[in-house]
Amino acid sequence: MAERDGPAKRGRLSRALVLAAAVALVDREGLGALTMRRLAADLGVEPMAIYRYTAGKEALLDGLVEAFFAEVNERLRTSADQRDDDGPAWRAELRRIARAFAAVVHAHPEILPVVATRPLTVPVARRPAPLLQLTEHILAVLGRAGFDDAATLTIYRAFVAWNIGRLLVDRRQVVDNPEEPDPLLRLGLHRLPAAEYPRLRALVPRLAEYDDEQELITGLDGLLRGMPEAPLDSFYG
Amino acid sequence: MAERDGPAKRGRLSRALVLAAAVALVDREGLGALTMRRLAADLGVEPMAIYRYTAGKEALLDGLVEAFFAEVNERLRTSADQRDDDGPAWRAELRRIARAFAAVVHAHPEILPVVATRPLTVPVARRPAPLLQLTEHILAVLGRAGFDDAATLTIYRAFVAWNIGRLLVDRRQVVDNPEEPDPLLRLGLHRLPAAEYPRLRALVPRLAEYDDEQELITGLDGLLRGMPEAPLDSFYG
DNA sequence: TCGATTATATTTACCTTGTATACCTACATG
DNA sequence: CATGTAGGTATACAAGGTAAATATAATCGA
Repeated sequence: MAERDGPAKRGRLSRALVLAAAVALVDREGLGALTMRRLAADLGVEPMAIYRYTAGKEALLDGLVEAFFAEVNERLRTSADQRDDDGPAWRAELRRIARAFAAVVHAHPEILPVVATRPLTVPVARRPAPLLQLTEHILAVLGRAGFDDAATLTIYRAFVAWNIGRLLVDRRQVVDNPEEPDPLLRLGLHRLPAAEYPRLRALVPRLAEYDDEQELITGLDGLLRGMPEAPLDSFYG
Repeated sequence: MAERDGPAKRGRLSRALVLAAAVALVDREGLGALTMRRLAADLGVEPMAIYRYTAGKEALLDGLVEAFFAEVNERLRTSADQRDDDGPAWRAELRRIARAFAAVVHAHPEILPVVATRPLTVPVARRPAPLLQLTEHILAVLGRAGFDDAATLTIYRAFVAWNIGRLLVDRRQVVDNPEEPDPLLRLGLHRLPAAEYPRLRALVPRLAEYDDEQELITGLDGLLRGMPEAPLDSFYG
């Protein structure tokens, strides 16, 4: 099989193609659908062909992360950003990064769990290059703003934590039965004993009524204002 | 096989036993080791026996989450908490919860990825009871503090996001070669081209030198100070 | 007390998935 | 034109999840 499409039998694949197909597959059908066989079929190729471009399934997941951050970087490079000069420049830049990150998550929501959990268990030095580049950029921004090493790292960790946590929380809850007009029933709330969970029952219907970006940025600003001060900030702030 | 241990062949298992064994297994050998067959072996039972207490592998993972939050609740119930009366009571209580959460994560670090990603894709109403109880508790605390519904939910989301993100980030990076005395080599930094990642190279060796709890609590306070004000706060705060 | 019922665990078997290994083949290069 | 090799295929197996049928201990009605 797999005789269609590419005229040549050779050179059909490439790492970029494989990763793109993987991302597309995950976008369309979720992480669960990402199997070597399925991916191969999408590429019009036998399963083992993929192994020439990625060491295995694990490595393929790391490839998703790579593709993800490549897209974040790309977006940062091209986003002429709406003017946003509240506070010092470094904070504006972190906001810009947070927005880019969020935008890519919204473009590929299914990948988020991988992005959130996988890189953190991988030694820094072997994380995908695009992630390293982004990290370098953030550290450089903070360094230029005048923070010393300890402060830079503290802010960096807080920034990453907030973004990841925030985006995980933003994954709106899947709804039991989208058809049901009554929100109580639609959310499956009849299963929540009202006696035990009064506040929850009252609030859940409104849990999804909020502005992601608003809360992302507001929270980020709040968080960062609580961080150590940069020596130069008082002049520019 | 499986003739040892329990004298009776009947009633060896229970949901609690199964979950406890699953948690123990994951603690010892990581999520990857959690297979139905392995878990069955640990329990001295044939694989299919487990299916009477959990609907399948997915449900088993939800069971991990359930066990996790049961432990958080337990800890909250019994922790006579070190005096901690900075700011309003509701903030002190959120700090207490954050600490309990962090403590349980440290007790079961391998479970965190599951806790961080799984509940968020499950409809609220079918999340495990211990998680619902904790949620109810948080919402109640905020309600009693005088926040209206919108503010309560905003603070709730920020609180959850911060905790999850923070704890994910706290998973220290696995080290390439723990034996190596030179930190540069130990972290595999020789693989980081110094020209491209100057700041990263300089800072990575110190990336793990920080106090988790310190940053967790400090950040939380900063974050919450940026949140909407409760009407009554001015009286108590 | 004894047989029927039922809760509990086992047996068997099947399908999906990841991947090792050996192989084939088009192509560039000497 | 021979030939080495990168790129893709064929085959096969082990590990894992789980459906379905089966065996068996515990419980209970008579």
